[in-house]
Order: sequence, then C-alpha cells, then structure tokens
Amino acid sequence: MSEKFYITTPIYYPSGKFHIGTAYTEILADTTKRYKKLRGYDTYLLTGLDEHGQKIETVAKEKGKTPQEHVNEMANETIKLWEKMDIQYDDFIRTTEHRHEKIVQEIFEKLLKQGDIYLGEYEGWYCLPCETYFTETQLVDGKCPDCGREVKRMKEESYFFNMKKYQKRLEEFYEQNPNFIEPVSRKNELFNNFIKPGIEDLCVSRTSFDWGIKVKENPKHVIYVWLDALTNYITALGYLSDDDSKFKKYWPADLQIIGKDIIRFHGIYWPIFLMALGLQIPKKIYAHGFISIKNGKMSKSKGNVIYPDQMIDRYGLDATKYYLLREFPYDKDMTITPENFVNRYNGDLANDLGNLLNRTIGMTNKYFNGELNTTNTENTEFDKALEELILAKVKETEENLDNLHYSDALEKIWEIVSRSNKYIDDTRPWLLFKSDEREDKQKLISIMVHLVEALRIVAVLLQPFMNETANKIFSQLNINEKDWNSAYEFNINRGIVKVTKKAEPLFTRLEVEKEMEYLEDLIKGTQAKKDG
RNA sequence: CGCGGGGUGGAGCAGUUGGCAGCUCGUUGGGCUCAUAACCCAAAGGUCGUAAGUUCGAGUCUUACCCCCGCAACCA
Repeated sequence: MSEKFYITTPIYYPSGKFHIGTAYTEILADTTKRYKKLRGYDTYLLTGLDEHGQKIETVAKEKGKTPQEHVNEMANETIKLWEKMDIQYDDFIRTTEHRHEKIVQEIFEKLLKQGDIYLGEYEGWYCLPCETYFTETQLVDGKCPDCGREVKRMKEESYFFNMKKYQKRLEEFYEQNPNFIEPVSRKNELFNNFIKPGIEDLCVSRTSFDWGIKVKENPKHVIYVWLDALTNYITALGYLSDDDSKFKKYWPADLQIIGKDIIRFHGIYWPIFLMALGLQIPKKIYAHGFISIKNGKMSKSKGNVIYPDQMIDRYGLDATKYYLLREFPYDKDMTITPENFVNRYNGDLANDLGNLLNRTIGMTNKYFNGELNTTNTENTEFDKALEELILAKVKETEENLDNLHYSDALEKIWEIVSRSNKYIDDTRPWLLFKSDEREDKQKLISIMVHLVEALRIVAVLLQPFMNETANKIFSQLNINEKDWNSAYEFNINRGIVKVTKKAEPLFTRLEVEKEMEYLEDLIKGTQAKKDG
C-alpha cells in the first residue's frame, strides 16, 4: 500500500468574494497534491469554508438573507471557482454541515469535562451598532474600526480554553520539531512574540451573537471561531464519527497550507487543541506570504484587488497559475504588476516554451515529414551535454518541489527550456538538412529526437503546475509517457514518433501595451464596467 | 529601547561558513532563419542605504544612524 499524504487548505471565510490571494493558497495545495500523487502517494486534499460568526450574520442581514442562505450561495460560488481552477480536492467541508457541528459539540463537551475549558468572563470594547467586540489594538482612534462610532467597555460570560496549562508542552514540541512551521523565519516570529512571553487563554464561546454551533449544555453560548474552525481538519475525516476510517488512515496531516495571517492560530491553539484531545500534531504547516498590488495589501477601499476568474478568463488557467507560482517567493510576499505579468507571459510561456515546441514540431515536419525513427541514434557531444544538463535539472526540480520551493522548481524547468533553445542554435539543424552527407542526416535525427525528449521531460515536470499545458505538449508530440520516473532518463529508443502535422501555439503572445492597460483597469476595478 | 523582514547596475531579485559582485527583464550591438518580429551570442551599466570598526581582505562580521514594509493575541 502506498504512503499517504494529507494536505489541507484553510477553510475560507465567505463574507465576500475571494480574491487572487485565496486562489493562490488553493493553487499551492492543488500543485502539491498533484506532485505527491505523481510520486505515488495516496493523497487526500481537504478544503472548505468557515461559515459561522458575527460577520456572516451581518453580511447576510445586509443582503436581506438568512445566514444559511448566504453561505449556501457562497459555497456554490466557491465550488464553481475551484472547478474552474481545476482544483483536485477530495473533500469540501462546510462548518455548517451536520457532520462538523455534531462533532464540534462533542469535542467541546469532552474538553469541558476534562477541565480544559472553563467558564469565565470576556471583556473588551463593544460597538453596539455593529454588535461586535474589538481589542484595544483593533480600535481606530479609540473608536470602532468598522463604523467609527464610540465603543463601550463591556463584559460577557464566556467559556475559555486553558492554554496556559499547555505552555510548557508546546515549547517542548517546538524544540523537538523545529521545522513544524515553514518558513522558519515565521516560526521564530511566532515563537518570540507569542509563545515565549506566555500564552494567554483563549475565549471559545460568545453570547453576543447567534450564528454558530451551540454549546450543548448551555445553549445561550455559541462556540467561537477557532475551536469551530480549526477542528474541520479532523471532523472532515470523520473523527469521533461512526466511520472514522479516513481519520485513522490520513491523520496526522502531512502538510497544512495557510496564509501568514493565521499562523498564530495554527501554530499555538491548534497544536494545543490536539494535545488536549490526545491526538497527533500535523507534520508541517506552511505559511505563505501575501499578495500586494501597487500600493500595498489588496483591499477594496484601496481599489487594488484582483479576482482569479478575471485573470483566468482572459489569460487562461495555466498562465495564471504559472505567474503566481513562478513569482511568489517561498518565504516572502509577492507583488503583482501588469508589466511583470506580461513579461512572464510573453517571455517564459510564449517565447521560450511555446516557441520551442513550435519550432521543434515545425522542423520535424519539414525535415522528416513528421516522423522520427528514434532507434539507434548516435549521440554527438552536444547531445550528451544536453542530456546531462537536463537530467541534473530534473533532480533539482524534484528537490525544490520536495521543499515547497515551487518558484525555484519552475526556474529549473525553464533552464531546460532555455538550454534546449540554445541547443538548436548550437547544432544548426537547418544546415544539416541541406547537407548530402549521410553522417549529417544521422546527426539531424539525433537532434530532433533529443528535442522531442527534452520537451517530453519538460511536460512531465510541468504536470503538477500546468496540467493542461503538459497534456497539450504530450498530444502534439504524440507521446504518452507521462510517469514522473520517466523524466529520469532520455528515452531515445521509443521507435517511430509521429508528431502532429501543424503545431498549435501553447500561448500566443500578448500585445504589451494593450494588456498592460487592460490589467491596470482590472486592478482599479474599472475593467468590469468596460466589459459590462 | 516591542518583534520581525528589507534597503545590491534602469526594474525585479540571488549572493551559502568573509576571498575577483551574479541572475532575469530592459537597453545597445551582432548572429541565425527551424519558429509565435521568436531564438542564440556579446557589450554597456553597481563607490552593494549612511558612517565608523574588526581583518591581509567585508555585500557578507561588530557598532551607531537613516529610510521602507509587515506583525503586535481572540478580526477569517
């Protein structure tokens, strides 16, 4: 039986439309899943929505809907988006589902019985019109950050989770698992700022709103945020349910992908909840950075938001994914600029990769009527050098993928592409074609075979990132050898290869000026109006 | 003195344990013609935020300072 690999994304909060940052998290998870699957793992990818809470209640009311109606709509939209993005998730959990709510109640009761949860009082700054508590630091000039009105110091009865009790165990856990959170810089940040100074108890219930899971024995309380949200990772697998086979098989998670904003909750509360339940802690949490556009973090008020469907509709899924995965640094934030996008698209996708396929197929048709007999080719020095380089890059691509360095992995794949383009210039097939020497014809066959193989290997490596593009390459080359392991060697003895008659461009070049303008408008939000 | 990240050729970035300053894009010149006006080669361009120090030698270590950007606990 193959080794399992359980990946999770955060469950997103559907108070509004998801922007490209959310899509990126999902893309990361999907890419990881596809890669692990190709490497032979039994993979399981969980994603979903966190549908409770004050804000959902408020947003629904504004739209004249019930919270349930609102989240149902949002769930439909989200699923449509993930379909459009070809996300290969195995389960989509919604915290309003019975399977989740029931178990969360049980977990709460268990923790209460154990003495990990106690009844206390929550105190904070309360905005009456917004019906929301804020912390000191959330206030803007001492007023409500949402509406700007006066806030009042208020108290309410609340259940608390005794985090302090687990302080020492958590510190020990971090000592023993220094790579629990990646990148380590983020681990250090969390450790220095929140763990070392002493963890504070966490409020796990509220009475000031209604839209949530009720505490069974005290139903005026609604279970508050994190105990509800974080547990999705285990309730989705059937923890404490009649059928917990998936839980037994897949837990603990091998990789939990999150954004850097929720590190604290996944790095402190989550391990502690699991300790309290006597469960294993996930192997790794990877926290990626944020996407910023022009003047900082994306926000509607700044007018610098990009939505994934807008990019996909105009440039295609693979180009969108490529750009994000190629430009997003492993341990830093990413900045999107129209110029950068157009450069990557034209340079990497159209010119380097797309055109390499195009010229290879063009030559194969012109020189050999599309048919290559790939047996018994003799390797020249150029051929050998190409093979060596490519095989080295395959290794490097793999290493980077194993370490979640997706941008670097793509860079390595593109080194194969670049080297192949150079190889054509070095070997000058067009001169060999004009020659009458038999030896030159032999060389020419070898060159074309090597190019076809190089492209095939590129396609193999590209599968986790750009499945559609990879398949286009396979189909135009008319080769079906897609296994990951097949990238480890040049198969130059595959018999007759008959490539497609007419190459179809993988990516057609963009008009720089026009697209930059389009993207500028998109970011400003004026493009929607133009389209409409 | 809250914590952290960062300031390197026009732009975006690499620079491992201190040892000739690199990459991508752009610019300029050249080559090639199989190809999506693509591809290949070459060149120009940096006092590595500022100042001082350690050292035979510092982008890389130490100290001070200046500037930019996140995070500061129950908001997902």
